[in-house]
Amino acid sequence: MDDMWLRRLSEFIVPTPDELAVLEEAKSDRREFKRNEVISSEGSPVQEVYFLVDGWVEGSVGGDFGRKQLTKIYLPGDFAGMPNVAMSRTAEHLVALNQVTVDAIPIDRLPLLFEKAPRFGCMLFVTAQQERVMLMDHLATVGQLRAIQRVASLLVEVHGRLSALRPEIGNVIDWPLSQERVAQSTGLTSVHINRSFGELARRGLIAREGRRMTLLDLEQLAELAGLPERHFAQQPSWLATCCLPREHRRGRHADKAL
Amino acid sequence: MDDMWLRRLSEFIVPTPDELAVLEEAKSDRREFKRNEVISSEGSPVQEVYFLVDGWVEGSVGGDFGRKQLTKIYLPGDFAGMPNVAMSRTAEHLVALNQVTVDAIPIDRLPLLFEKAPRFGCMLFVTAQQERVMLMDHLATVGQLRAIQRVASLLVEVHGRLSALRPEIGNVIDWPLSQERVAQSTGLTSVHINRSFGELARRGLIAREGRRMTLLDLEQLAELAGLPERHFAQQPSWLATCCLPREHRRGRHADKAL
DNA sequence: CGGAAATTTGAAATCGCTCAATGATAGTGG
DNA sequence: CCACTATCATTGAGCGATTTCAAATTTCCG
Repeated sequence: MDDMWLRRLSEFIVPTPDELAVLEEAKSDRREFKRNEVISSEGSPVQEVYFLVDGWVEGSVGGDFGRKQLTKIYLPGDFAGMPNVAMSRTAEHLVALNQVTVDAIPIDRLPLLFEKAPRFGCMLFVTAQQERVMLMDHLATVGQLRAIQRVASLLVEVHGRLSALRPEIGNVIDWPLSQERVAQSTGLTSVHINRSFGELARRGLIAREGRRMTLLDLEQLAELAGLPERHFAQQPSWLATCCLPREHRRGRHADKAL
Repeated sequence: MDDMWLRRLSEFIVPTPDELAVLEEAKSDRREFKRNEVISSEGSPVQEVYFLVDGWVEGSVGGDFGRKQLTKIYLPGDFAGMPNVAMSRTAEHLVALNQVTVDAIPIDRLPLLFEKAPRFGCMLFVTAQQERVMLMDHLATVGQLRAIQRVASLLVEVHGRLSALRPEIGNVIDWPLSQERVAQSTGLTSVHINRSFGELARRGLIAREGRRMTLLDLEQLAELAGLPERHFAQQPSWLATCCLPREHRRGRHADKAL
């Protein structure tokens, strides 16, 4: 299963071979990172974005001055560093959480992507809005919930995205986040995260053996978190025919897929 | 000053008359709302997005189940409800904070916009990424800062965006948010917001007379908030030539403006 | 095997919450 | 224009969830 990322990429539209070729064309090179290596540093000039092929990446802000806030856990198929396209200096700090493979995309090749595969560009727009919704939910979690609910919320969210990529994992996650990082994501202290994990285990909702995390009662965890359960638009009709390149219009439609 | 919104719309590219015409074409109708009126309701089917012409609008999630989190304060020139394009059911709840004028844009006309004004569509993509950065900063504020810092942060952020629209306001804001709403934005209680406002006033950083809020020491407020001070890309060169419609390519370039 | 990083646990401090009551303000209809 | 009423702002007292500080233990990695 090496094309895990394709599932995520196909969430809103199934890319045509042409569109995938354009994406390939936009990429400059493939890079590997080890756990804790910095992929892109907050404050540096904005030069590229990254397509995550394999591994987990954390996005964060505020590491420079004061405390660090984890804003996103990127999984295979996600584009990391995209928020930086609106900035003159990098806002989102990217660090590998385990062994990571990314394809770098120079930022000045993005127009190419929009020009040669407009429907794909359109899809990137919708994906950006989806990321906003996820960020809004993350904000609601940190702003409105108790500690234990925030932790449950994070577990359920990551597990949901992960099992969309690899349904066969079941309830087990190879969890690469230190408790310190979970704290930075939830707006709590690592000490309190430790106690919260303990409480969840005591309640029989999770089990931990080293790096291995098992969600014993997914339903109860979700209920505890009190998440809204989002339904993202699947292959929306208005997007399927959006931004088709003119040369494609004359021939067969590019959105025949699915 | 009725075209306040144009300043915001011109942040990344100055739209050409053609592009503005396409935007007008996408709009269906203009609507007025009074304070506290609901513009778009969480959970309803996604049908339109809104271009905010005048007034303030709050975006929120979680009003349905449990506690409400304010995710964004929209000001003139902002597109509200955009995150919903990724959803099958509305995620972002929109409420007028004062007398509001919006132009509704049916969601199925968005492709039109991307097709007929690709550069403008490109700009919408960048704007979405900018919103992500602002959301990330909001999250960092709620997750990492003390109560008084969160309040200061909100004041500074809104003032900054407001004075980009109307520099002549100086340090005075006609503040339409109840303390309850400030609480929902900062992840605190209205009681504690009240005490925080009191503390800020006692320190001589703000003054309040009814709805009128004066930021007496903007610099100290910003320092208290400890904000990163974001520099958004101004008229980035890669965007200026992005996604020009093919018919424009043959003639004069559409990005001559600025 | 050694050293650094991460986890775990306890005790005390505190920031912000809850509950509750009073005062001010603004919108509404007579 | 004023009385009426609901919403909003303000203040106090006590409580509690989470933090802070500190130390012991375990795990991970070279």
